[in-house]
Amino acid sequence: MSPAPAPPTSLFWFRKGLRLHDNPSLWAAIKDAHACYPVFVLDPWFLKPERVGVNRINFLLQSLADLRSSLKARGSNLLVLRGEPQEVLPRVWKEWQVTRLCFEVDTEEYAKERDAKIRAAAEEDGIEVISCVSHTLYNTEDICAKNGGRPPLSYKVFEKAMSAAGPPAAPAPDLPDKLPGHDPTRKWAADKDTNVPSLKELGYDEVPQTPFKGGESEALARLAEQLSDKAWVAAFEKPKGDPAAFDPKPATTILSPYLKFGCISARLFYESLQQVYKEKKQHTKPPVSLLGQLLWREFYYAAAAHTPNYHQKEGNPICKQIDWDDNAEFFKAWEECRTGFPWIDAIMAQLHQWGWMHHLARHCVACFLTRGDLYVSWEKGRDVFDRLLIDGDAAINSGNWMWLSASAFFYQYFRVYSPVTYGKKYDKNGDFVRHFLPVLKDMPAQYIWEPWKAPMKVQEQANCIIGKDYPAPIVDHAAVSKQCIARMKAAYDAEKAGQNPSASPAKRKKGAAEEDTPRKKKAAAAK
DNA sequence: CGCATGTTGAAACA
DNA sequence: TGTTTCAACATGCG
Repeated sequence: MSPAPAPPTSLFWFRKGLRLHDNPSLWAAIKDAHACYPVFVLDPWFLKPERVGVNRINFLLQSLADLRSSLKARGSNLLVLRGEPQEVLPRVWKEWQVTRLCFEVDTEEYAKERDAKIRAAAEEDGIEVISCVSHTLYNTEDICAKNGGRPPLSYKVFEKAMSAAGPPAAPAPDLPDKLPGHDPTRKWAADKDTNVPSLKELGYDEVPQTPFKGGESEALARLAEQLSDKAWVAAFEKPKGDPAAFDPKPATTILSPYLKFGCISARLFYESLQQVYKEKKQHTKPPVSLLGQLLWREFYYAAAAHTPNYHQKEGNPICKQIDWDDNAEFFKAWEECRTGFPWIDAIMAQLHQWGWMHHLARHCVACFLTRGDLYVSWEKGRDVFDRLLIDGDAAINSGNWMWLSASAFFYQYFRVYSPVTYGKKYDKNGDFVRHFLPVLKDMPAQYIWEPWKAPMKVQEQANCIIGKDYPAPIVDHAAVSKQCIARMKAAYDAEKAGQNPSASPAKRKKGAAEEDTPRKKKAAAAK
């Protein structure tokens, strides 16, 4: 036997997973370690104002600051390095004589490529690499394996794969109070500046307006607070939530941005929910329950990680090839809260200001931009959400956009959200609109959902002339939604025909000879 | 093949 | 408040 190896010097690379709790990769880094260097790399690939809005960047910086102070409290530190990971990491691992590199598994496209390169370079330098799954409840590969090697494309199938995979792993135990520090013979930093940067340093001039603050401490407090109302947790049903609720608080937990950055662990959330459900025997169930929301996240992560070209229409096997219009004016109006529909524009204003909207509100604006009214590609809307949302998460965002545009997962394209009545149903008085579109604050409730119908005298009294202070509607919803549905039908038919013309001749024959549709038969039978 | 189902529609009815 | 219909889809199961 060879003599016992020298205790390792570890480099721990934070990316997502900006937390100390439930962090198995960090456990691997500190195990028997002589020294451990936790770093975060400010990758210029991400950090561009045109790619990431100020609210999310600010959320990230707050999360880093919180992480840094938690690490310091345990005798460690967080070194925030500047540059491309492929360049920065090898430099510091040489400088610090690192023998072990640890990071959390990330299934995003860019991350997979980046991590493969880093892993190869590290192994080339004789460094041991350890990478654990802790961003999701499951390893997405396990879910696919339980579904014959393919990602589940419906919730039912996903549920089956999940139950075949068994319950998710328990959260990793809490870390020791004292973590290995730096090598005592050398300084913490190889770089001069390892502080959390300011927004200005990253090129952001805007002031973040989101009311939500990043960080693990904030996340744990929010989780505890949200789950303390056990009756509310047990009764939670997403489709029944109020998308217009915002004061004093929205209808959901707002844990999504914390899950996105890994400030909160999905497994801790899962475990905490199970505790509430154990106590409250009568509770809602997935997919609509609070637990269901967490499972949808897994659903999209599995689909994204194992579908080629998932983030685009072209070459994406699960995405319907729909002939979207390239209408730059419509798209700009939608993005800039100028559609003339207060419900749509107020939601988009909330996106700009808060970086967050209720899930159902996202449905409304996504449907409006794509199959409902403007017939603009979901990819365009996805990019806007991706930039502005504080919880912008690639897998979930693209997935939901495909869902809402009836490009994948969901196909009932004739179910179109009304940009007038949908919001009114929840917010009779229009308080949501008044708050996010102050130009309409004095518009009477009778007209606030359709201000173009207000008589000129009312517009004058409200200090809001339609067409001058606030735009007239850019489309006639009743007319364009009909056209959109017809185009969707044509796109579906074209796809069906192109896909496999001889797939089922019997079906084809029957369709041609249609006298009464199955639905009519059913209705007749019911009578 | 036939049928039920699909996290979250709207409008027109009763 | 619930049911039916509307431009009626896709998918999975037996």
